[in-house]
Amino acid sequence: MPELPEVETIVRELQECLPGKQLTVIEEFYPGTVRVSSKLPSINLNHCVFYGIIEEVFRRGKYIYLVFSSGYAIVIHLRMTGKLVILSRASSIKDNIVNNQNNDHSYDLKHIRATFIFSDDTSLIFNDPRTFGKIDLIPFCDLELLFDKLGYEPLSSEFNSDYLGEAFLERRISLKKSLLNQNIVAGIGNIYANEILYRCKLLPSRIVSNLLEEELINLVTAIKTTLAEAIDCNGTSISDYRRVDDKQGTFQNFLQVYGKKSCPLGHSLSVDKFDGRSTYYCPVCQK
DNA sequence: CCCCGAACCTGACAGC
DNA sequence: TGCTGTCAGGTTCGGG
Repeated sequence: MPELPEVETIVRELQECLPGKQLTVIEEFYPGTVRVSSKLPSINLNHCVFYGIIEEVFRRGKYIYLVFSSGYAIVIHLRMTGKLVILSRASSIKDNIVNNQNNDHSYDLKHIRATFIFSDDTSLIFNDPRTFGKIDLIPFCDLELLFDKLGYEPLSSEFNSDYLGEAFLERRISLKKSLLNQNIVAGIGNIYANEILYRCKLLPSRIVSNLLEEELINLVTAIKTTLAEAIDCNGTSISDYRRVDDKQGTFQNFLQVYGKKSCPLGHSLSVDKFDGRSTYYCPVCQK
């Protein structure tokens, strides 16, 4: 579900309330959700452990990072349907989950896969119907390894047409596939890939090594403006995505092609499978 | 290097 | 109403 703008929105909200909190317990309700690095043998999810103080919360690509004073980090990936919700009175929440009750809560307890309990009796709930989302506990020194696997941040100055030209050199892959490749650029998913390609008037099937300099520049501009506008809208809420406070983003009101029948100029859109993903494009506007 | 399909899951929705 | 099939915003793996 969530792509860069949605994850960025969530991270900004977490930055408001998480730093300074002391994590005391991590509970896992769906096996395999929380994975502890083999380099952290001292951490046992079955016991109450002092995990330290949250010093920093940030985003890289679609990953959310919580950095702790005790020298390790938690990496969260929401995948398709993951959601994070901050709740007060953590102790009563836990009882409800264990008893599978849904007393006064508007959210669905049955999809809670893990909870982080803090010393002030608040908690961060990880809710994920499809169970694809993952939470990793790693030593802080391993963060760099994860960063190295990701391409540049699309909104950074390093991400420009020179970089893309280099990355696309002699690559015989389609433009659509390249935008979804997190090693090339980090954070773009299927919805924004469709929107970006419509905005820069390029067909998803274009082979990246054949792009002209001008097309690369237009592509980079479309990537940056689309993502920035979506962040300003707090993301796109199509079905599952909600912000930490359960409010919705509003960028779905500005989508031009994803899920549409025709483009803003009235041409019928084509829907093809690219890389196994629904791809909406305008055969008239996009070249 | 590149492509494709499968796998991980549940829920929503269309059609009969 | 209820069954069945299809689809869903992500990532990783193996095989060709």
